[in-house]
Amino acid sequence: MQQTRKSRQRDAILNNLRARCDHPTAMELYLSVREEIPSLSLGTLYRNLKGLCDSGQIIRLSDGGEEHYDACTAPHWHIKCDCCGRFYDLPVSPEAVLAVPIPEYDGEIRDYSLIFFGVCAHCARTAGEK
Amino acid sequence: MQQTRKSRQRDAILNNLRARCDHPTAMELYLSVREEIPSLSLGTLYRNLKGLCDSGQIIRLSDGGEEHYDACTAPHWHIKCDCCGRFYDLPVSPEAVLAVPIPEYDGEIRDYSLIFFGVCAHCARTAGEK
DNA sequence: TATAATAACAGTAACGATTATCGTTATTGT
DNA sequence: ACAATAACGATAATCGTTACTGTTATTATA
Repeated sequence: MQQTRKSRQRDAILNNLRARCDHPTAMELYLSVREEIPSLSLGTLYRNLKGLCDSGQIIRLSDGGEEHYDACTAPHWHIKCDCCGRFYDLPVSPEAVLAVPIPEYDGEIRDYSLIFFGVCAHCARTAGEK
Repeated sequence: MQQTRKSRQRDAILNNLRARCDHPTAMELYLSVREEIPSLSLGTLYRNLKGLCDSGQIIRLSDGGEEHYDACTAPHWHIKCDCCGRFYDLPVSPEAVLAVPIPEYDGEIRDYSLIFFGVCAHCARTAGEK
């Protein structure tokens, strides 16, 4: 009694996301996957993104507005550019990851999200700041 | 030539938020401020929340779905409960804040947001996990 | 203190990202 | 092959937030 059947759509979505180094929004991903499967429905994309998040195969990045998605589940941090709004990976050493102090808390801490804000290299060169 | 006039509504919103120790959503704050100013419009609330964020008087907490707001601008971290969705303060020592390593990045890093996830003390006692 | 300019308001419509519904298609165990 | 049903495409609904519009209230100046 299997719960998750294979689907060409889900495979295409996951493979597309894994092949990218950016962190696309749902719409960016939708437009990209549609080049391979033009009939792909937006509802199908969202349904699969939710399932992939729930099963831990992808990560959702939130900072107000649209969500961004990342197929890299290894621990790493992100920077969000104040100018262009894009997310970039911050390659972090294992020592740095371990350096984040886990606070004392009368509950259970399981995970964390660390997002830096600033100006990405591209925007810094191009226009200057906000 | 003044740009920001005083308004009873904005004062009430900011004072209400400052008097709370939770981190309410816009709607929670709206319902609360309406007890003092029943005529308060939702548009007015959002307009002022945006202005207060832009001027750095309050902070917006994002994790998908609704935004939460916090009138404490001193550096501190948060935990979001996987069960009830609420945000709680994590009192952090100055040493811990300094311990967060700022990564090397070919751009400009200005700020960061650190959100822990887990089960809050209340949910841990009450129901168990998700 | 009255007056004029306009920031801010209340009320409401519009927007946009996401989710839900529904009839159809495709996967999978028998 | 066949039946059961997960997943799909298409589209409607949801809901948090923003934009618009006519009115009210603040503030600088007379």
